[in-house]
Parts: sequence; structure tokens; C-alpha cells
Amino acid sequence: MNNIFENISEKEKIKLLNLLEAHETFFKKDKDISVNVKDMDTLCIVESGLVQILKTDVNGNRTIIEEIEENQVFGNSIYNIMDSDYTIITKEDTEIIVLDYKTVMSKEERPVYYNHFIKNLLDIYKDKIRQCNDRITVLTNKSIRDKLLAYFNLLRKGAKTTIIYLPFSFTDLADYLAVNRSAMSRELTNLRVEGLIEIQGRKIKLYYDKER
Amino acid sequence: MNNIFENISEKEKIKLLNLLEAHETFFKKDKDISVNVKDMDTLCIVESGLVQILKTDVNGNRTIIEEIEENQVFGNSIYNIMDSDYTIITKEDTEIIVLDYKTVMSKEERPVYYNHFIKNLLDIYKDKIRQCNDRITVLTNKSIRDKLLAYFNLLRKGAKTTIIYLPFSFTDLADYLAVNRSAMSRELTNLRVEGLIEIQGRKIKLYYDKER
DNA sequence: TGCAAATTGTTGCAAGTGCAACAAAACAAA
DNA sequence: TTTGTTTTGTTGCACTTGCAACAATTTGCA
Repeated sequence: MNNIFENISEKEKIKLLNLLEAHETFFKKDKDISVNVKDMDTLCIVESGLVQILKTDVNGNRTIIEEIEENQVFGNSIYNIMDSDYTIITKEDTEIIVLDYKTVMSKEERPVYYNHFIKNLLDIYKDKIRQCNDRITVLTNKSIRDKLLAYFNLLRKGAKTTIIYLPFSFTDLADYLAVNRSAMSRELTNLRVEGLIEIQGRKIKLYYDKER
Repeated sequence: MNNIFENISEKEKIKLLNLLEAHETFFKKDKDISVNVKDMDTLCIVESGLVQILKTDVNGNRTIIEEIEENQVFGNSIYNIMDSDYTIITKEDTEIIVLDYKTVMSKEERPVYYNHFIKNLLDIYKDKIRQCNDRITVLTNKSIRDKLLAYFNLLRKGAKTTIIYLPFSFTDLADYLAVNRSAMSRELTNLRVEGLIEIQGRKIKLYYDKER
């Protein structure tokens, strides 16, 4: 994952934040910070800590849209987080740098570190596009089985390894795949019985070929 | 949809393309241009015409991933189109500007029009992220009915209008929603019979509240 | 204009999935 | 450790969906 301050020294970072008219804010763990970042065309950088973007659907179910880690960005300039069904909360004590997107883009003065910043921002956007496309690739499979296999293939992408580690719980995986948890559990059992996979907690061994 | 040459005059555009070491190429309609754009970290601009990015799945079914129109971009810098299951074809006579992403980003000289270009590129990336997120929002609904309603709501987003126009055929819509076409057709009939919608070709009238 | 191709609507059937409910297991906190 | 909470596995049942096959309609092209 690309870092918004890649190739920018600590000294340059201070100058950069000054140039971009940044406001730093601290938040305690488990705070709803929606109001602080929703009201304009913001670009927010997580300087330290962890932020979650949640969505509440019509039935009241909250799902995690995304987790934003250190040196990653979020904000209205990317998501439609203005929508009232989105909530932004801190999962740890968190330090956030709030920028105004228009201000950032309209700077006349563009030192080298500014250019690095913009390049990093582009790379982060590309990461997000790739992530979204990956998820779409998984979601466009019609059956739970195919979704699972597509997802497992993503995790072992490139690597020849047949061992993968789920980055979250099975409950969350069902959410990510947009399927019923117990139906997914049933399908995992089927895959296990058929000898295609072996499950040990979040560690899964794959016994099938990539092109399946 | 943002335009890669927004706020850039014709004169500036010529200078810009020169600065970025652009190569222009013409292609006839219905040509597979995969080989021409896959081999490096490219950023391709469709100067005129229309390009489709297709994906062939394990069963040999081809689906349209995206259509790239005039003044829009595609390339390895965004998609993993290197993967052999992706194909890029022209749907009309098409003029493409091929840039090397690294060259573009490492320019020392940065005239105003270059900065506009980068800002436009960022805006285009944001558009893509929004598009992807919209599709994910639709795809994460579990039933065909909910997918349809979520999609219709997207189309009437903001607008109070209860009349929407599908941007593609029902066959393609089924593809977009990742559901079986005839099952979708059945569900559309249900919605029609229940009086929630009215269908006239690609024009659909909605008779239900937004928050449904 | 007329023909071929593509799109749409419909249906029966089998298979897959969502849902609810519950027990077992794993995890976390006191 | 004990206790309470969350996650996981399982199952029956109803309902949804995918699939295949076909007719009707629309579209596009020669």
C-alpha cells in the first residue's frame, strides 16, 4: 500500500503541511468524527491511529466499508461520505490532518515535495481503484462457492503459495462477499469435504489449481 | 464525467503532449489493441473514438468491464490489464495517445497546463473510485430485487424524478448486477405487477419512495 | 425493404441461498 | 480461573435463483 508521505522527509513534511494549510486534530479512541470531516471538500490524512468508514443500510445493519491506516487518506474528495448513512469513527487514538482539496490543488508554489505529495496521492487513488476492482471481480461471481474461490485466488495472487491467511473473521468475510454467513459456512464445509481446502482458523490451505 | 484536457487550450495541449513525450496512434474500428498498450506502465488517452475493456472468464464468457470514451483514460497504471484475460478493443475508429506513466510523473518542468493535466487525472481517478463504489453498493445487495432497486436509486440519485433511462440493454444490466438474465426479467415482471415500476423499453417509471 | 441476429419475456425444474434457531467453540475481560 | 460475549458450525425449511429451452419482439444491416 502506498504512503502519502513517500519520498518526503520529515523536514519537507512540515513545510508541506504548512504550504497546504493543514489542520491537525487529535481524537480519542472510538469517537464518531463524522461531523469534523463531512462538511466540505476535505482530504483527510491519518497521521497515526486507525479510522473506520461504516455504512448503515436501510435495515440498520452497520458494515465496514473501509479501514484507513496510518499515512492513508479518506474524505469527501473520494467518497460520498456526506451521505448521512456513512459514519466515520476512530478505532484507536488518532491524529488526523485535514486539508481542503481545493486549496491543495490551487497552490501556485510547487516545490519538489509538493510534487511528490501529488504523485503519492495519485498512487493511493490507483490502489483504491485496484482494491475496488478486486472486490467487484469477486462479487460478480454468482454462487457462494465461486465467490469464495475467486477471493482465495486474490489472496494468493502472484504467489505460488497454497496457504493463505484471511485478513478478517469469517463473519466479516461473509459481509465482504455479500452472502449469508451460515450459507457461506455450509459452502466452506462442502469445499473442505471435497478436499479442495483445509481450514485452521484463519489459515487456509488450497488444494486446487489456480485456474479453477 | 471529468475530461483529461479540462482547462487546457488547444495550443497548450500540443505543448503538453510534446512535453510528456506522447505517441499518437490510430486504430480502425473493431481492432484488438491489447498488444499495443499492455507491455508497459502506460497511461492511454482516448483522443477520439471508443474503446472497450473486456474480460473473459474461465468459462469463456466475455463481459464488458468498461467503456472508455473521448478524453477519458485507461492503462496499466490503473487496471491490471496485463492479465491475459483482459482484452482491449476499439468500437469505432479510434485515436489513442499513449504516455509512459513514469515519464509523465518524473517531469522536472511543470508549466501551468501540466498542473491542470495532473489535477484532471486525479479527478478522473476519483470518478472511477465513485463508479466502483456505486457498483459495489449495488452488488452487495443479496436479492435480485434489492439489486434492481438499489441500481434504480443510483440512476435517480439527487434528482426527484421518478423517470429513469437505462444506459444499456437489460441483458447488459443483468451482467452489471451479476445475476441471471431470465431471473432478473422475472423479478422485473414482479415489480411491474406489484405496481412499483412501469417499463417502456429502457425508460422506467418508479412508483416507490427513495427510502425503500 | 426484408432477412438474420440479438434482445426480451416466460416457464418448469433443480439447485442454491437466506433465514432463524441453536449448540459448540473461541475469545476477552474481570 | 470464571463469566459473559462473540464467532463459528450445523440444520430444516421456504423461497429465490440459475439454467435451459422456446416464442415473441426488436434491432441492425445488406
